[in-house]
Amino acid sequence: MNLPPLTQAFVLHFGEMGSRWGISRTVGQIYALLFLAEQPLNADDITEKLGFSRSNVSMGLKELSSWRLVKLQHKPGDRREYFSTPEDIWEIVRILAEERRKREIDPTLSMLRQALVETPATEDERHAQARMAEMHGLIELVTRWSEDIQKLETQTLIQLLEVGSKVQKVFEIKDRLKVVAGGKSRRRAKSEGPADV
Amino acid sequence: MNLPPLTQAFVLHFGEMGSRWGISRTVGQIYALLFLAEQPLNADDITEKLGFSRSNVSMGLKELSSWRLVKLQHKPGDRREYFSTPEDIWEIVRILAEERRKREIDPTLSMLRQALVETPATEDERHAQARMAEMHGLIELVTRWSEDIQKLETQTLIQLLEVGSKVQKVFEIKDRLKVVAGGKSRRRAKSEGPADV
DNA sequence: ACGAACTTTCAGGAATTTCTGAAAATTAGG
DNA sequence: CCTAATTTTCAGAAATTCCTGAAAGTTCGT
Repeated sequence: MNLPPLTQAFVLHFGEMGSRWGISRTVGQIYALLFLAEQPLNADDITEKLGFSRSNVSMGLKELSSWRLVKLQHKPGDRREYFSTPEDIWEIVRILAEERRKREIDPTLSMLRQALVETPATEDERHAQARMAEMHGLIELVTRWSEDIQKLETQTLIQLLEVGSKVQKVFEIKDRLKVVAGGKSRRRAKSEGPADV
Repeated sequence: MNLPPLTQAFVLHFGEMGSRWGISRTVGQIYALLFLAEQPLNADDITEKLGFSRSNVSMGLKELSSWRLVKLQHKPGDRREYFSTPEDIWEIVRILAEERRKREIDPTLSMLRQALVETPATEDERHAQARMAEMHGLIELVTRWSEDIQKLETQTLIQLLEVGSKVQKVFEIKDRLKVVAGGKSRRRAKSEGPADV
């Protein structure tokens, strides 16, 4: 490996992190390197800097492309392919969220939906189905929220994250106003117990 | 494997999903089984239902305990240990988020902080460091938001997720009011370009 | 349509992770 | 303390995943 120290620490760290996720150490390192690079890199640059085989780099880039995590571009007068990551780091988060939804959430939801239309044969299966219904509701809720949030511009999203749960206050005030005004006040759910999601 | 069909589909699915994440197929299956079970199960129950070795179940339960994903309890007059998952599925999400933060986010943040106090030797390293600063900012923002949100009661959290990005409207209205009133209107950041996170 | 430059594929070896059975350790009750 | 029930550990077998070199494939300029 042939990298300046700061870069090297980062690359190694994301290699390890990668292998905790579904991706291999190599793929993690390639991505980390591209993320830090000011200029797009070609496969030979990567091979040279990270010190594994050319074919491994090729496979890694292919996997990263399938995740839409790298952009491919060409330089005039150079036949080689150059790779880079999106400039806007929030864009990266968006892409990751979308791809994970496609690969993990959607299949899970469809498995759950399938299970929910079956008729449970025993008391055990009845309970299992109820549990799956809870999980289905949770996933749907979170997924909808996240799709919704993804549409926001980066700046708006940041604003929203910054206020965090303080938004809660707004609801409290809103509800109080409605009550005072004597309008159809929406009952605030307060009960504990299992969520009826 | 010795399970009713609905349960089996779910267990197999989470086995596969588990192996896409950092956990092994077996651990995923054990957790899925416990999640669906109405009553706490002991290690022999699990061995019998899933059909792998007793020692593997023991290791799996140990790993799940280290993630705080299973609760251990005892039945009177029975020496064996019984395992279950939290009733409230949102509690599970909270625990998962906390543990992942501890294992993945915190080490990453400390690596990044370390890198950010170094003095870059070259232009490349300067750029790499700037990229790391961006990532650091993003992670901090998201982590703070998520810690903040985790403190809410389950019901309030669900409410918040349900409104999703519609909250944005509240800000727009608030800002407009301030402008109309001629008060110190907080400038709404609108610029594109790299986020100064 | 040929050859050079570059990229991809893929069989199989290397490395890592997962799983098992046997043995050791722990614990509760007598 | 001893014993039997139960859980844990761990060395190595089995399975899986990762990586490489060699060969095949693609593409562009001439």
